[in-house]
Amino acid sequence: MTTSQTPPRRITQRRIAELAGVSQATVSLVLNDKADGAGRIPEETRDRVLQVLRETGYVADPAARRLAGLGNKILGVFTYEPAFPTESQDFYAPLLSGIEEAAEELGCDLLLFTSAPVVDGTRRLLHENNRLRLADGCLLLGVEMDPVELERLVADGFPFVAVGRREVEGVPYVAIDYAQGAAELVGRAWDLGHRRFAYVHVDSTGESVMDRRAGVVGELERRGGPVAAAELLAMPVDGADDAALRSALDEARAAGATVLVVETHETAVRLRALAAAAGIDVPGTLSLIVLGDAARANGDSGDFTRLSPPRSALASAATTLLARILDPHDDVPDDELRQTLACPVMAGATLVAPEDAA
Amino acid sequence: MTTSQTPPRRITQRRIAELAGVSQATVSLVLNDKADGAGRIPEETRDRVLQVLRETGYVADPAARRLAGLGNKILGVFTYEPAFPTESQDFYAPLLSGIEEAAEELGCDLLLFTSAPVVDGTRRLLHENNRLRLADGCLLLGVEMDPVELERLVADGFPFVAVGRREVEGVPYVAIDYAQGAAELVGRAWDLGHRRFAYVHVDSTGESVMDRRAGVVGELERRGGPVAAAELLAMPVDGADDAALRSALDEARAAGATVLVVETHETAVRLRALAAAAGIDVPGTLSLIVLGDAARANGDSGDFTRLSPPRSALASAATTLLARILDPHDDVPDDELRQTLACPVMAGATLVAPEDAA
DNA sequence: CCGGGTTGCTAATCCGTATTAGCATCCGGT
DNA sequence: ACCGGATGCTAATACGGATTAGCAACCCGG
Repeated sequence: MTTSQTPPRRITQRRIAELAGVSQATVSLVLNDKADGAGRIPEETRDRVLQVLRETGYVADPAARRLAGLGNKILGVFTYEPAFPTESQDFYAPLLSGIEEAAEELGCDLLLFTSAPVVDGTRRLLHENNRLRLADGCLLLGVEMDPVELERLVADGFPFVAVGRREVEGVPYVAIDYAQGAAELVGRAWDLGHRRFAYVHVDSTGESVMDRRAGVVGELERRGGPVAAAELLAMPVDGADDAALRSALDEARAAGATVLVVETHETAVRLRALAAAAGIDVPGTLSLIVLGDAARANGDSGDFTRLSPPRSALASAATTLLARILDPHDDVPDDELRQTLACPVMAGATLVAPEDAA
Repeated sequence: MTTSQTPPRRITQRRIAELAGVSQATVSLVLNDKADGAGRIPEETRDRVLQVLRETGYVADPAARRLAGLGNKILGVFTYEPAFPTESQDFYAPLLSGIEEAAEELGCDLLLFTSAPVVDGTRRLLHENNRLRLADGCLLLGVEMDPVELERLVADGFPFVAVGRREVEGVPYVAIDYAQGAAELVGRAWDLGHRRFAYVHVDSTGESVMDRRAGVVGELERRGGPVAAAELLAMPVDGADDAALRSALDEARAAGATVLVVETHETAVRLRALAAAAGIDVPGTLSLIVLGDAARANGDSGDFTRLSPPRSALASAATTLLARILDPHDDVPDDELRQTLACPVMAGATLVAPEDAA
C-alpha cells in the first residue's frame, strides 16, 4: 500500500497520452505535425492533446530524440590546443565569440568538448567516451589538427567544419587567406625599398603557418626573383626565450636585414623591447611587420604594421557553413564546402623605408 | 544479392558482440566492469571483448547512455543576459573562463544554451525543445534570474547551481560577498573624512545589486548612524545617457557630496570624463569609488578605487560545486550548497581625503 | 547418482521518441 | 446488402546501451 512512493517522474509523451486519452503515437504525431498520409489527426483530438501539452509544460527529451535519429540543433566545438592557458585565450576568444553569435542566430546550442584528454601535447577528440555524437556536427579549431582524426571523421561521415585551411582530403573548412595577406605586407615593404628580409617564424607544419610562409617567400620571388627569395633569412625562433631572440636580432642585423617579418604579436612586442634595449631604432633603422594579430583589440596593440585576420567573421562563417551542411533541405555545392576570407592589412607605424634607400 | 548495400553503420555494442561471439549484454558488462554478483565475466572472455573493442575503436553513444539513465559528464551553462553584445562580453568572459578551466579539470564537457529565446527582455531557459536534459546539471549566470524558472527547476529536482546569490528557496549558489566589499570601500572613504555620499546605481532588483546597496547603506549606518545613511544621495542613473549623468553629477555636487559611489566601471569612466569636462578635479575635489570591476584586466582600467570581485574563481567554484552535487558518492552537506567568496578591494587612485577635511 | 551451489552467460526489458503497418469504423455508391 | 475507399487511430518496432532474472553447465559433497 506504499503508493506514497510516487517519484514525480518527468513528464513524457506516454503520460500526456494517458491524460488526453490517446496513444503515445498520437501525441508524437501531434507534436510533429504529421498531417499527411498515415496518421491524420482531426482538429478535435489535436486540440485536446495540445491542451494537455500546454498544461503540463511538456518538453521532449533530447536524448530520446537523438536516439530516434533526429537532430538536436547542437553544434560541437573542439579546440586542439587547450583553450585556457591565458596565452591561447587571446587566440580563441574572438573565435568563440563569432561561433556563439552565429549559433545564437541559428538557434543552436553549443557543446564544448572541454573534457578531451591531452596526449602527446595535443588534445584528442576521438577518445573513449567522447560525447561527439550528441552534437549534430562539429567545429574544429586549432593551429594544428591531427590528420588521422580528420580522416576518421571524414570516413565516418560525421559532419564537421574546420576553422582554418586543412589539406586532408574531403575536409570542409573556412580559412583566412594568409598567403595573400602576407604577400601584401611583404610587397609593401618591397615597395618602400626593403630588399633584405628576416623571417622570425614558429616551427610548425600547421597549414596557416605554411600559408604565411608561402606568402612571404612567394612575394619575394615574384618581386625579386629566386635570388631575393633565397636571401630571406629564416629564423624559427618565434616563442623562444629572450636570449635566443636577442641573438636572432643580432644575426638579422649582421646579415643586413632592414625589416623583420614576425609571426606572432607577442614576439614582435618582445623583439621591439630587445631592439630598444640594444639601441636599435624601430622602425627607423629596422622595420617590423607582423603576420599575427594583436593579442587584444585595445591596450598594448603596439600599432604594428600587421595583418588583421577577421577571426570572428571566420568562426561565424564556419558555423553558418556547418549549419548549412546539417540542413537536409540545403544541398551545399562542393565548391562552397571550402571557403576563404581575405586578410586585410593594418597600416600601423612600424614599417618605413629603409635607411639606405636613398 | 545487392549485399553491396552495406551502409557503414556506426559501430554498436551489438556489432562488437557479433565480432567477439558473445551477447550485447556481455559487452555492456565488460565495458562497465561489473565484476559482482550477476554477470561475472572470466578473464578470457573479457580479453576477447576488449580486444575487439580496441580494434574497432568503439565509442558509446551518449544519447543512449543518457536514455538508459546514466550521466554523461556534461554541464549545461545558461546566461540570462545574451552573452554577446560586446557590453556583456566583458562581464561573462572571466566567468566562462573559470567554468571552462574547472570543467577541463573535472573532465566534463560544457553545453552552452545559446539557443534560448528572448522573451520580455530576458532569455528563457525552459522553452519548448530546450536541451536542458542532455546535461547532467546546469550552471546559471546572470544579474537577474527568473524566480519562476528557478522554482520550477527546484521542483523538478533538476541539479543546478546559480552563480551569484539567489533568494529563491532551495537554490544552491556560489556568491561574492558584495555587501562586505561595498562596506569596506565605503568605510575607507569614511575613514578619510568623507561624510556625504552620492550613490550612482543601476535600477535593478538583482540580488547582487541589492547586496551592494545593502553594504553601502549598512556601513554608513554603522559609522554615522541613521542620519548618515539617510543623507546618502541615491541616483539610479547608472547606464543613462550623458545628459542624465551630467545632471546627476551637478546634483551630487550641489548636495555637497564629496564622493561618488558608482555601480559600474563603464559609468565611472564616463563620469570621470564628464567631471573633467566640467572642470571638477577627480579625485581632488570629488572622489570616485567603483563597485563594479574593471571591464578589462589591462588597458583602460582607469585605476579606480574599486572592488575586484573574483569572477573567475567564483565561476570555477560554482562548477566544482555542481560537479559535487552530481557525484552520487559525494553527499554534499546542506551548508555547503551555498557558498560565499570574499570580495577584495583595489586601492586605486580615485579616493583621497575630501578638501574640507582640514 | 542426486541435490545444491557456483560460474558464465543470455534473453528480455526499460529508457522516451519517431515511424510505419495495419485495424476498425464510417461513408457513399450500386 | 455489400464493397471500396477514406478516416482516425493504435500496436509494434527501432534506436543503443544498462540491468536483471534466470537458464545451463559444471563442481562438490554425501
